Amino acid sequence: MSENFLLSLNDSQKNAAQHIDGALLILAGAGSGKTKTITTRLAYLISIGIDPASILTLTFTNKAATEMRERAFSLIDSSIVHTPPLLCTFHKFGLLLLKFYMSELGRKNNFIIIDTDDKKRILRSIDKELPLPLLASEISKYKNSILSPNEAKATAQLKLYQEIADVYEKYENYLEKNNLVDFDDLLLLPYKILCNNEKLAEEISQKYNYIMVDEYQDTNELQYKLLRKLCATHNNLCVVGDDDQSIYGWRGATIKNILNFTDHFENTKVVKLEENYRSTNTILNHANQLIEHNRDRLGKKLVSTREDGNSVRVYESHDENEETRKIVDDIKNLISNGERASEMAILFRVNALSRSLEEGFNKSGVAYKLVGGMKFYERAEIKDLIAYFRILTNNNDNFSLKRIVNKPKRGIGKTTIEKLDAKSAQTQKPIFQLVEELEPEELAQVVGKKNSRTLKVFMASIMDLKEALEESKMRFLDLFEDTFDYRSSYDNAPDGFDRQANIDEFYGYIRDYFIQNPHLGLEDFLNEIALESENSEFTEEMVSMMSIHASKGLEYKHLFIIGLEEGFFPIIGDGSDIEEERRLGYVALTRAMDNLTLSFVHSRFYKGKRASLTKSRFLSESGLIKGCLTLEKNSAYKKGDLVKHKIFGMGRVQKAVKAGKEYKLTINFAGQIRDILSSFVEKI
DNA sequence: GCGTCCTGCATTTTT
DNA sequence: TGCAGGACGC
Repeated sequence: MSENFLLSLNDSQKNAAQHIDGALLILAGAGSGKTKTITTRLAYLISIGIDPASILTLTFTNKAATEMRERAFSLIDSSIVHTPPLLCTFHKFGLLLLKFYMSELGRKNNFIIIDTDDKKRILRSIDKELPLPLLASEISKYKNSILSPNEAKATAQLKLYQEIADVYEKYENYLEKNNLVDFDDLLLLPYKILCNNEKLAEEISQKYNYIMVDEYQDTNELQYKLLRKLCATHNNLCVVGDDDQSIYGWRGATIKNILNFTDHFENTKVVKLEENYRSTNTILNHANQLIEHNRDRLGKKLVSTREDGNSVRVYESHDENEETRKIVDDIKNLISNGERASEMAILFRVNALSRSLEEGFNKSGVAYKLVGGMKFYERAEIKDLIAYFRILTNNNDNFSLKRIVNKPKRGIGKTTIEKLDAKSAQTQKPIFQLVEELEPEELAQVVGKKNSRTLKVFMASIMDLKEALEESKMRFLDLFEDTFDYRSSYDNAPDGFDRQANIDEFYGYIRDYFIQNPHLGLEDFLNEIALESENSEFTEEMVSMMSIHASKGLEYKHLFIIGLEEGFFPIIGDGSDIEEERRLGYVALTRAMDNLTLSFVHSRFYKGKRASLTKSRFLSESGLIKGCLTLEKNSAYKKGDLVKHKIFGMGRVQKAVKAGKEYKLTINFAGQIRDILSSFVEKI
């Protein structure tokens, strides 16, 4: 095996890729060859004789895992590698551990993974009053902070949080009783197992002697603690991330993990990748200027390896229609000049802004695709089919049974289900078992004669299908389609065409799965797709539109960012964090390779109202337009503020003491400390 | 049990 | 403005 793969790396990349033992923090700026570096490191470790089975690489998304796997495996000499190294998402890794060690928690390993939608349904069934989004996110927070329901109750001060903690307890009981796990459990339960069984924790830690984590700035408390457990017997943790691109704080990611990495792990080596191969120098300069306004950062300056290129354009429009017109015209021009639509994208902070864009694109006939939105496996029709399959693999899955017992409509409504539920609770038996064991007359006493018969027929169909499944998976699928006629229940539905297309695709997909994996069963299929999102192809010649969050990791030759208005971007108020908004801005700007256009409007139609708007502070902060000083002139100063002085240039306030109407400031101008009165500087 | 009307609500999203 | 979920009537 050759080690030529190291030759295409720059010095810092090489330095990181050839690091073997001990903690390593790779601070990789946008477009600095992050993936290249860690996939090369993976190949390098294997090339020097480290057992591939002892290397674990964790990512956040399936997409990242797939991409890395492809790139890493292309570097590895497959003839000498018998076991490929494990490279998967955090959640997948958790799932693997649970499949092996669930019994440590006294639970069976035939659990079912529920998604966010299932979770919300369960929560709603437990509590009808509390707002769902709050419930769901608070419970998630508890789990990610490793707080048990009792601990949550103990810490809850307000009545509201007492109530939430109560729901949390009931929710956990429900999950355990039905042997369900939510996404948080895929991390939390393995962590608990490793805490309870120190010997096992050591064993697993020794097994994975080299661990790499991608997008470390997005890890949360629980992931950090899990990593600590995995590193119980060694210090060989290599993490890659960019503190300036941490944009998931709102869902529990804590930037502290990356900021404090060197304190968390002893003798950490730090490698910075600061050469950007993506954007023109001009684009990068504006991005750098913007992110300079943040205080909570490790400090890193991306340097472009490219020429200046075109200047960044700023579009000012009266309203969203004018904005759309300008962008559509630009894109038409680009296309007629031979540029590829797939190399263009429009980004926005708020999904709602896509509406006027879509209208404009539809009118003009320019092909576009909206990235994000409803995932394939989240569609009701697909989830229904999955629920059917789940019952086939596990009759006692009450949760799935209730979902489809009346799909297609069989006359089993809410009240009947409630009666069954009550009986199930009373007898401590799953609903399916009740239907199976009770004599028709007995069952009729619970749900009435007609329903009793319907349920018996339903149960018999399931049993028949189970039998068919044991004989042949393909015959089973045919029989399944015939038995329930689920597809044709959408025959006359308004959105039936799309839904049936999805159903066909799903049937095709599962058939293909069984052809590709003849030795695997339905249960394997279900586990496989539980953590899978869409694998959409990016090859079509279309302009992409997406949220800035969705654009992370992507790059476009021609990029437009719309909605640069205060309130839209940055979002201000309640839960928003201006530094995270700014990081989002930084992520957005650094998606652009050659041409970048930012756009703001004076008025926008939103939530049923037309609002007048002022342009985003990010435009001035990134040096694209002159800042409006009047607003900030008399405002308060504090440590960390960035200021500009006519002679000394930019500086950062180290100390601010109020002196009458103004402030006495101690300012650091590129190393020179000076005391200046605040009326002599401008706040940036 | 099922279809229809109406009210309330509206960053960002992966697993 | 647009949509999802709840209330209500048949």
